[in-house]
Amino acid sequence: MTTGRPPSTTHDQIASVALDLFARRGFEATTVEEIAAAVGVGRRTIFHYFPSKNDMVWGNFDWVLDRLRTHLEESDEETSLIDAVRRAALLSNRYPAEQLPELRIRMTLITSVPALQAHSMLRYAAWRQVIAEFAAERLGVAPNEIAPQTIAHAALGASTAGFTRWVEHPEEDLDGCLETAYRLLAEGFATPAGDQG
Amino acid sequence: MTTGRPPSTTHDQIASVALDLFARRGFEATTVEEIAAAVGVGRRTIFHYFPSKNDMVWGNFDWVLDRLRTHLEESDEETSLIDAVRRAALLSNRYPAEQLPELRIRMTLITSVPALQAHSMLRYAAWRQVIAEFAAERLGVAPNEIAPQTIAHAALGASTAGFTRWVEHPEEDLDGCLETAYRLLAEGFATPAGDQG
DNA sequence: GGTCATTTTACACTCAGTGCGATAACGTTA
DNA sequence: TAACGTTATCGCACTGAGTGTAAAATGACC
Repeated sequence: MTTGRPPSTTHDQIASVALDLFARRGFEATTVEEIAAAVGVGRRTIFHYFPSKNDMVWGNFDWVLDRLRTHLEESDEETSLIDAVRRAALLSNRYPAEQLPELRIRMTLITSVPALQAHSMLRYAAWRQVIAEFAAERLGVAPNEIAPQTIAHAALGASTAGFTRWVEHPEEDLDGCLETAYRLLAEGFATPAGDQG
Repeated sequence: MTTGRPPSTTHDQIASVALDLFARRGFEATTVEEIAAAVGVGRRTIFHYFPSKNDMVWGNFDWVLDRLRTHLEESDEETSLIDAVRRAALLSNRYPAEQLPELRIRMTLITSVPALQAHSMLRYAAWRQVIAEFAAERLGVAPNEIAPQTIAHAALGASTAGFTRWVEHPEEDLDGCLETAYRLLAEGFATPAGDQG
């Protein structure tokens, strides 16, 4: 692939510039035209790299899905379904410390901007699909059956609740927030009134 | 309310006309201008009744929320949290038979059109809030704590999985689909029939 | 008829997203 | 050097959702 006009920007560069503008001026207040200008490229080019403005806030989400899948596959056959899911969810959300600030900015936007909250539904459908496929294999049914689907939805709920907690409480760590949420799930909400991590 | 110009249409009429057009021509292919023309009203008037095209697909969702809240409040103090939530979710989704076809059309749109899938996130936030407030009172913590939030997210996941199942399997009944999903939740995904019913 | 309250509506606008076609920038080949 | 193929960029024109505003319509009441 050495022929043709060389690209004048990259996926990552646009995402980085956009995230910066979103964080400083707000998501809605930032137009695609402004992002294009900041990158030094035409507006039309932006849409060549991203299908929508919403998609710019997700980093490399496919990479997260890959990690999730990998961790699920390496799970012990004797581990219970919920424990396997919990473990994979936690491990796939381990980040080097230097990436956490950017992750926090992204998740803050996603959990607070209505347009992004809504759009997250579409992104998380892929996440649920990974869980559903794993659960389906464990249970010996099709991924679109109600059991795998419910497990996938509930697991996503736990992850979402954990992430939201982390976004709103910068002093706590992400792993702990997710751990707490998944524990509640595993216990069927049979939580003693005193304990609420 | 006897003074001023009388309204030339109603919330319900617009919703009904819109739903019909969506079902026949598709959601994306139907423009707001077409809906306005079908109702016999200006385009601008439509946006006086609905904040967005997406919102037209939901019927009286506030009414569902009220029913959910009512059923939660009337729950026995001795009933476990998850059982109270399950019972309220099931009861608030009982519809007279003649309303089911329209409900199915709505839910089919919501679960299949990407823009509506995304938008549902915003509507369901209110649903989760009702659950979270109930769970919070039961647990003696604030509604935005992780336990009520996780429970709310997971319950929504069960409802969503149940509804999706019902949409894709017209021969099954809604109550049964929801029941199955909530049972999985209550048992912490433990497949064998467990202790807690 | 005149006033008041409320709804409807036209107009003009912003912005996201799309389709299309022209053009720019590169490597290769003659 | 010049022509050519390839790919990216970009401008232009368009659709369609949603908004702000101010005017006009409509009915009730005096």
